[in-house]
Amino acid sequence: MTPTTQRSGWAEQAARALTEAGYRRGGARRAILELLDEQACALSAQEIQRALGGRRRAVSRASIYRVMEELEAIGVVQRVELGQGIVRYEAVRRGPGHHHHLVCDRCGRLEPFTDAGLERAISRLSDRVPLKVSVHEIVIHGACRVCAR
Amino acid sequence: MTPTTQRSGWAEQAARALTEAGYRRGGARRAILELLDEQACALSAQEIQRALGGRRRAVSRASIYRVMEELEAIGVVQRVELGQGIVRYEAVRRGPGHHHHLVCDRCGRLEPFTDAGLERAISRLSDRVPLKVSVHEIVIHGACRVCAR
DNA sequence: GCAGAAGACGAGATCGAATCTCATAAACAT
DNA sequence: ATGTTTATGAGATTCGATCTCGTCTTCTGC
Ligand SMILES: [Zn+2]
Ligand SMILES: [Zn+2]
Ligand SMILES: [Zn+2]
Ligand SMILES: [Zn+2]
Repeated sequence: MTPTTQRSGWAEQAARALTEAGYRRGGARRAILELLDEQACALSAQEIQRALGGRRRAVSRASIYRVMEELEAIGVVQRVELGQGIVRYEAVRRGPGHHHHLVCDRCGRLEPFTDAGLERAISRLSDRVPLKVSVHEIVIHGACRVCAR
Repeated sequence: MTPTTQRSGWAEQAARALTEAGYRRGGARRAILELLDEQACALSAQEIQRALGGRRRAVSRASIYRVMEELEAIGVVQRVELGQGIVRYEAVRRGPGHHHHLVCDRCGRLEPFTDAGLERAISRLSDRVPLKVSVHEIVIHGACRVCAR
């Protein structure tokens, strides 16, 4: 859980996209955008609700799921499923901030990582694949340092 | 849904692994192993139950989940989560048969693919990653030919 | 073979994340 | 400010996954 708070204006960008898509400004949306912008990696709906309930404005489950769906639809948030049947969400960022995930199958630890070679291989792949690629997601499973003994 | 029925003896191999791990032979396990061995790609628990109920021996939900857990634990089956909150399972195979997944986010179509460049990038990555890698899973999201218009 | 012990299996209860409903509150246009 | 439209929340509901526990099956020792 690297707490790399990167303020890249993502929240403002996302808010603009919402407006352009015809949505109004609401307290729940604003709170969610701010929270997501501070995260270095993906959060589950439950984690989002707890985080917002603690500090900030409390937001209901229904709103979280509804807003995440809207944000995903306009392409500013990505749904990530890393096992344990829990869906997580994270801000979609351009160059810096873009990363993939290592998951420890024993303790569930989630670790973001980046790799230029991998990105190159994927962009090459995108051309000859029978799919208009929107986002790619790489999940590596294994045992983390702690769990591998 | 490429119906590449590849009989590589995977079922027998898996059955042997189960025995070595101390499990007995049961009707549910046998039926599940045979079904999985015929698949070119991942199936959900529900799909497995339907397939077994139709032809072959019917198997209960409880047994499917229980057996899949055992098979995953001994490393012959891999859990795959490709969105829509549904868990799928597929046989883990060595060289041929090893593949990754393209998912259409609109219609849910699932397409297996292989890419040597990607595999190379991943094996290079494995060395400097802070995790003992067991399996890797690459999911590419996008719009399929049909949905992309 | 056969009896007993250990494990496999299934029906149904239970859990919990995600979704749906609908009444109320908040945002926006005029 | 007023009316109209959209956003939000509490609670009900859905449905995949898990648990429970009694019965059936496999295996072991005789
Ligand atoms: Zn992440
Ligand atoms: Zn771990
Ligand atoms: Zn597959
Ligand atoms: Zn499609």
